[in-house]
Amino acid sequence: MEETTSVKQPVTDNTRERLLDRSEILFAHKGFAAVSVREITGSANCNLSAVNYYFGNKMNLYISVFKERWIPRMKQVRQYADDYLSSRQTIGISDIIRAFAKAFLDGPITDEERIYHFHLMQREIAHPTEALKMVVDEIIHPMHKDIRGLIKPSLPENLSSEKLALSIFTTISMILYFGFAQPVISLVMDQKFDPAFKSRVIDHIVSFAMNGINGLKKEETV
Amino acid sequence: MEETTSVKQPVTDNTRERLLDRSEILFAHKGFAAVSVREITGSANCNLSAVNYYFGNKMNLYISVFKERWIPRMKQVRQYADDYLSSRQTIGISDIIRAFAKAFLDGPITDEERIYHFHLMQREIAHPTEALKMVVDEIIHPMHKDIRGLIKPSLPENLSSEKLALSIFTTISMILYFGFAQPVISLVMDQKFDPAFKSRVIDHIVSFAMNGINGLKKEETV
DNA sequence: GTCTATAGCAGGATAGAC
DNA sequence: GTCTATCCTGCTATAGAC
Repeated sequence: MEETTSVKQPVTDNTRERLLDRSEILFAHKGFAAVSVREITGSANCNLSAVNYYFGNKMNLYISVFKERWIPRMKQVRQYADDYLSSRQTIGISDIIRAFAKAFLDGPITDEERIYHFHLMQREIAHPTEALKMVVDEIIHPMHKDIRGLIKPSLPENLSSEKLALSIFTTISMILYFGFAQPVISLVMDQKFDPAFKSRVIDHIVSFAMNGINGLKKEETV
Repeated sequence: MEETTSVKQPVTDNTRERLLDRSEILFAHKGFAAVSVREITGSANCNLSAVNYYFGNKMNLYISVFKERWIPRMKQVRQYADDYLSSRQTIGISDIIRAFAKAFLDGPITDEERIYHFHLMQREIAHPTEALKMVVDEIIHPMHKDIRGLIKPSLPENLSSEKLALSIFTTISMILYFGFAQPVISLVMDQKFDPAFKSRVIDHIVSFAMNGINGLKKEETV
């Protein structure tokens, strides 16, 4: 009842936190059905019945992973991009692209986090649960609208909003793909995803997308 | 023993074929672990033990889906792109991009097939089984090399092969994303994936990727 | 080649002691 | 809040009749 103000450790019981941490990785890696509660509690070093105690059932743990891990992480990524942009004097299209490419691929989250973060999302797209709608409504849709608002001033007034939206999706697709398909890319290119390569990838994405969007500008004014 | 040459129906027993057809859809939709043999045989309208009879066990059915459905379909898609290109007099970069964009998004396979085809692949990337190596070795790697060979003559000699490889991945990422993330795109853009929209998407991909690759050319010659 | 029956096991969830 | 013990369901795989 009485909250101590001890600084040492988080006050909240951390079995619950460990369950969220470990199950996120397992769900991302194998999918909801392929992970057993026994595996989760084993990995989180707690008792089998802890999942039911803290979350009621397995599905609710899964939903909670999105609410308490996935969405906050996306907000962190988003914040990184916003900070990057507000540190600039003037904001051009390439700054915006770089802000989001860096935020997603080289931002506040670790490489490991990034991979399971994307995998969770891909699984939801393939087989949506109620988590997908939550995530689209709370994160993806707003982010998309904000990016549109950022880019629009740099483009001709008469540019169709469909072309703009498609360009944003296209740019995001590149970013996500490099975050997601790393294993295949490494296999085909025979190239490890070390920091130097990652930085070249980000440069590549920025210039590729820039050229794409600028081309849009030309098309429209012709 | 004796094969009749009747034209009416495929000669081969078709319980096995139905199992492959139905299980591919189920595996793609829900993932290997989330689909039970009961569900598969129910969907294929055959007896529970048919999976074991024809494939030995559930995992071998899964592998067979890749061998006998996924890979042949990719070969079909690839053939479509090759046919498209060989029907042209001269082949520019935009023809090559269009050939593959059309092959993947508007080619010989149905929209439904395309979606579960991509989902199966995404699941393999997230949690590889022996199917992934088979698919990369037999299809993805060769296709990537062939595309590189097709595009190279249209680019400056001194272009680094890394930049070329990244551009190909980037272009493919756009194509795959529009094949895969249709549900999310539809949700965010409030736009159904009807044939007219799909054709605008293909045009968009071609011009976006063209501008990206041509920009590469300029960078290099500066 | 198709069926039923069942072995054998692993899963989620809960009750109740501590 | 953590533990053990247990219920019960549903799974894969196989044996053996037809």
